[in-house]
Amino acid sequence: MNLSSLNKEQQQAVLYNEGPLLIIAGAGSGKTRVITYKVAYLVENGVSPDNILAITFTNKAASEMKERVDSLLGDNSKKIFISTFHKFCGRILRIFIESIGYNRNFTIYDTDDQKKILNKIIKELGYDEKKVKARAVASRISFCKNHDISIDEFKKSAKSEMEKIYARCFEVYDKKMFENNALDFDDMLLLTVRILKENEEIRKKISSQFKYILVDEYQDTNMVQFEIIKLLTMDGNNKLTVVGDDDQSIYKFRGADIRNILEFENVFENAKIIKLTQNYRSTNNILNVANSVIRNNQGRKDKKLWSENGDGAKVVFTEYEDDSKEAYSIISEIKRNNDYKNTAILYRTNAQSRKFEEMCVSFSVPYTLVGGINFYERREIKDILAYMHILVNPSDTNSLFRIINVPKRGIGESSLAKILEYAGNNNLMPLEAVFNFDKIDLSKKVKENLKEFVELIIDLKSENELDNIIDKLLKRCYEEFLYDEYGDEEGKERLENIYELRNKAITFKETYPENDILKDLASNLSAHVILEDFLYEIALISDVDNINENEDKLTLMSLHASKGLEYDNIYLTGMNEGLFPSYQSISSDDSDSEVEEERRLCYVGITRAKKNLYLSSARRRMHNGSYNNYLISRFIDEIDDKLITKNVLRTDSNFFNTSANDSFWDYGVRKNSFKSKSFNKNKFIDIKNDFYDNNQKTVSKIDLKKSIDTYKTGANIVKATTLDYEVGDRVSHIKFGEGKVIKIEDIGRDYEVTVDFDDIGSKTLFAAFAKLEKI
DNA sequence: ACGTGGCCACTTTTT
DNA sequence: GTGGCCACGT
Repeated sequence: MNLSSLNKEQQQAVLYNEGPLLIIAGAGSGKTRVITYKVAYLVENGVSPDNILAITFTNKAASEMKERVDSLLGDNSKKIFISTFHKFCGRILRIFIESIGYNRNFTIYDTDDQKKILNKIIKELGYDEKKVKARAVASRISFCKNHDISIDEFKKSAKSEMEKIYARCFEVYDKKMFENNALDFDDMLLLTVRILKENEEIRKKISSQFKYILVDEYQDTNMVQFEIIKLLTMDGNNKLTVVGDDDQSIYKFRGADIRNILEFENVFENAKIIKLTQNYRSTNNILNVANSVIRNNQGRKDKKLWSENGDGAKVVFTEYEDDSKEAYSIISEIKRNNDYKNTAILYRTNAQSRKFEEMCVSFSVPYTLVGGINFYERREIKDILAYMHILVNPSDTNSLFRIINVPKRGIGESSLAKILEYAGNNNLMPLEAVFNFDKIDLSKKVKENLKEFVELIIDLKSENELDNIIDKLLKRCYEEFLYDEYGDEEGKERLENIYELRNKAITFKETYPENDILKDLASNLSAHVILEDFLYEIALISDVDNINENEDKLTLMSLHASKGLEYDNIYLTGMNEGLFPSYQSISSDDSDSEVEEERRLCYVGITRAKKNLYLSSARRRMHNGSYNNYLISRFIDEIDDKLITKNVLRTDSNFFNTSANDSFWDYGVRKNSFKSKSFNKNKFIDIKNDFYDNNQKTVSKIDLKKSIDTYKTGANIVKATTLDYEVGDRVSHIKFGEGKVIKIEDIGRDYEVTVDFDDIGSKTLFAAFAKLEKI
């Protein structure tokens, strides 16, 4: 294998084979390249592909790695087990979970299902739902599971009344999950540890299968994942390589423990550490900005990224008056530059995507939204999946209750109670009780409907092809239900979603069975094995998995989702105190360390950019229907002024409060921040450069087009009566540098100016936006 | 049983 | 601005 395309450190990382290896890989330092080469190198030097386990953070990263290994090795790559932690654990559980008393056909519950169950529990236990929040309980449960704290331990440590309530909910929750034969995401990891711990034979089997283990994004592993790695490598016969960057640890809220990477060398004896600091992704201007932000963090492994890519364009920061202008300006610029595929807009919270989406629609800019409402969280999709779940897991009462009355079968609370009572008295699962509807005291109509339901389930169960199950379900009742429920337009839309699911099912069927060494270890899988595997696949799909970089579309996503990705042009938006860093982090008891996590997130965002980085903030932002004021993010202040072009609003303009009552959102949340003056509506319309009028506090979806027209025709952009440059003049632009005007066209609301820039060539700009200056 | 209107809380980040 | 939940009417 030719390693000459790798630098010295990268080569060293590929070749090192003595013991545990930690590769500290800065952003863009080619770590995926190193892992891929390492895997390929191992295989070329006689390691059997099915002895290699590579763990990535997302399915997308896994399939990318598969592709790259494939291009180096060809068919040999198929046998390498490349997957996410959860998928890997899913596989193990699928085969070995019966050793700890669960059924092999378990269902994976997502956060939504989890919340539903918890709300039910809170009600059942007689607590006030307003005081005991399902969210809070869920996060406490997750915390315990991620830190390997058992219910008993939690109970003992619970001091306050609230803690005791949480503990009680936790207990009932786990019992319910067990009854449903269901696991949540955290269970998947935790139960894997349990199996490995309690069953030496199984542990040995798996650990001797995977002689080489590679873990990517190691900085975001939690304690339980760490435990899994340790259990699999404790015999000393396994070669472990982990790759990570402590500066990119951004999942503490999910239990990720940065100490896993910081203390790697203490835990794994004789560990070797190799640092990769040469960056191949970004320009030096971008890297310097990244470095100047991240150096404000304490307790990190010191390193400084550098590159040979030249300085490149200067990083630009722009402050806008409000979030609408931020979105308008950015989307119109993206439209002009017409390079959607290589451009991404990043933000701290998913709620911020909305404004950008609306602008994209208005400007006809094609976009992909990552995250937010997941495809698989849509109601119709969840319904179809619930039907599929009860086919393979009859204990899955949560899914049964979801669809027993969808479509409407006249089965309400009282009928359900009777069914449950019957089930309890006869020691049956609720689904079994439904099958015995004839023996239950129910009205004639309900019995008839249940008969139909039972026949439907039996019919679906007899069907082996994934797509046929969906087709049958649609035909027998669900399609009609969609149109009845949502009307022609929305019904069709939702039906389309189901067809998309059907397509995924077909693709899954066609690529099945994939080579899977763990499956070989299994002896007798059930008849519905494809359906089961399909459902596991779907449960573990994440948002970023759906990004398709071949489409010429602008990408909108949260900073978290952007990890591991790269784009030529990055718009890092919403750089405001209280938003980024978040209010929660600033006001937390542990503010210092939480702000450090936010700073790492900022670092991740900055280092996504290859060529151009645009940072932006807004003075006023819409929050829950009213405006709040914000200060510029501290992260902007941390950037060395020499590294960045700042376009900041005049400090005296436009700083007032439109919110009726003071909430924490009202002051830009930097400590000791000022309180803003109260808002005077009449004053509002006097302000130029604003496209709201006094009757229109917010821009609704419907009014948006009109607003933009108003905006274009004069409420905001002021078309110059004359331009102070003409064709042939030399002009300068804040971002593109100097160039020569080659064309000026009057398009009514503004002038379109074409400039041949010295550095980047010809570009057409709106005069009112470009603010060109004659030199 | 089921639809509807009004009230409320809500926004970090995700496998 | 929005979705979830409750009370009430059919």
